[in-house]
Amino acid sequence: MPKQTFFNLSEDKRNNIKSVALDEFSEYSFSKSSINRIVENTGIAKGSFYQYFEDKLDLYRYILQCIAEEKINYIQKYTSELSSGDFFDYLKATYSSGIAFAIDHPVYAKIGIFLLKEDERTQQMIYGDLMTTGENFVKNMILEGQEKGSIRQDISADFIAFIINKLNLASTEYLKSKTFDDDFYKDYEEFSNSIIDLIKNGIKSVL
Amino acid sequence: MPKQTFFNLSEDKRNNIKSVALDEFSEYSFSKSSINRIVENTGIAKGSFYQYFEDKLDLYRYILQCIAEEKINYIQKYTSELSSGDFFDYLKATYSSGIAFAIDHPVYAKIGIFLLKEDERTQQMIYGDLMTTGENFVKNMILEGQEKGSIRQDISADFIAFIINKLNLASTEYLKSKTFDDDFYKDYEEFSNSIIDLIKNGIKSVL
DNA sequence: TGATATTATGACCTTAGAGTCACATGGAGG
DNA sequence: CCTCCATGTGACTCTAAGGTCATAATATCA
Repeated sequence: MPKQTFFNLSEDKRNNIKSVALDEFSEYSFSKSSINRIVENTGIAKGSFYQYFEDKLDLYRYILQCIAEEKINYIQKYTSELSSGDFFDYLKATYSSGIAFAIDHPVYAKIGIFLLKEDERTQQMIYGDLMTTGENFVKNMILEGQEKGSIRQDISADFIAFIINKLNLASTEYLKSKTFDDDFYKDYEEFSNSIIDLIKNGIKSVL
Repeated sequence: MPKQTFFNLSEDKRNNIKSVALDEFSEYSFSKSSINRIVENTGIAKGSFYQYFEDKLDLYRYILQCIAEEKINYIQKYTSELSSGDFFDYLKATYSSGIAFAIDHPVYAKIGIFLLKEDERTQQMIYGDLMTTGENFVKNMILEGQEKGSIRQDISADFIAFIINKLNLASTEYLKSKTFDDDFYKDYEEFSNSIIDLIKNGIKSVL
């Protein structure tokens, strides 16, 4: 957590630091990002930086936390409207809102991609235990779906959860390099339909 | 390319260097890998290293090339037996032989994962243009399949090729963390069947 | 205004990386 | 035995990183 000093700062200053940090972490992976650059771009002295944050990781975790809060709010707006309880409906809502979020916040998306591409050691360092809550959540939904019979049981839930998360990353990465008017997909709705369709018809029970 | 000096070396010395380099690059990404460590582990002097290679990238590219050659030979053994010309048969052969290769050569697999996780800048630096030959190859096969009607045409070939490559990476990464006797999959054949099945039933034409 | 607590500063430290270079070593041919 | 050239060497440079610290500036309040 940032030090109290950081929160005592004026909103302008805090926002400036956050904005510069976002730019830095969206351009460079955690290890390649540089406090020197951040300090230079904010215009604050290096010593000041260390009055605000314990170290580079402290700042990075704080930035991730800010993004996560925004994203959770964003996705909940979509998923809270659902009532069917169907796994695929829920997955699709999560997916398309996740993509919408990434499109709305390309800088956040880039940071997410960097994070998911980090090697194990670095990921472990960044979020000690509390990670994979997302993955576990998906896994539990899959297990439930398998019990109910809406998802085939001859593939391990573990593996499906893993694949779904990877596809999510892949989608974000793919979209990053595309503009929507130059390609097949007219909007992200259509795009997320495609991918959910791919998952669904690949893993649903054959009735 | 390594300098002539390197190829003048005794086979023992060359193999030693290659072996140490393989270990280094399978443990660290390109940027985190260290010539100092490599030099220390080989027992050669740092000056000698630069008699053999232009720089770190030169060594890295050489190692990748060695791996690629082995892998191509390996996969061709499987795919050359095929005669059906069916996209999915071919894909499955590529897939399962790719997985078999990764299991046979875990060190190579780790290097491959690191490589595919590099950011764009680094990837661009590593293999200037000649990259994505794999991806393009898959894409052309998909386009062909779409013309013939064996693959649905309402998803862009670009995207499918991208997804297939990502799934390939995901599989390798997933397998890395699993031992085969503690989990659902008894052998990699079954595993690659699952994933091809997932792709196939997701993208094949509904006849 | 003067005393005290908070914040700001940048020169400086340590560490580690890639890459260099003047010099040492050793074997092959005259 | 001596010369010559390929090979071997490690101390060295340069650069850039993260992080520290004594000191200066500023704000707070009596």
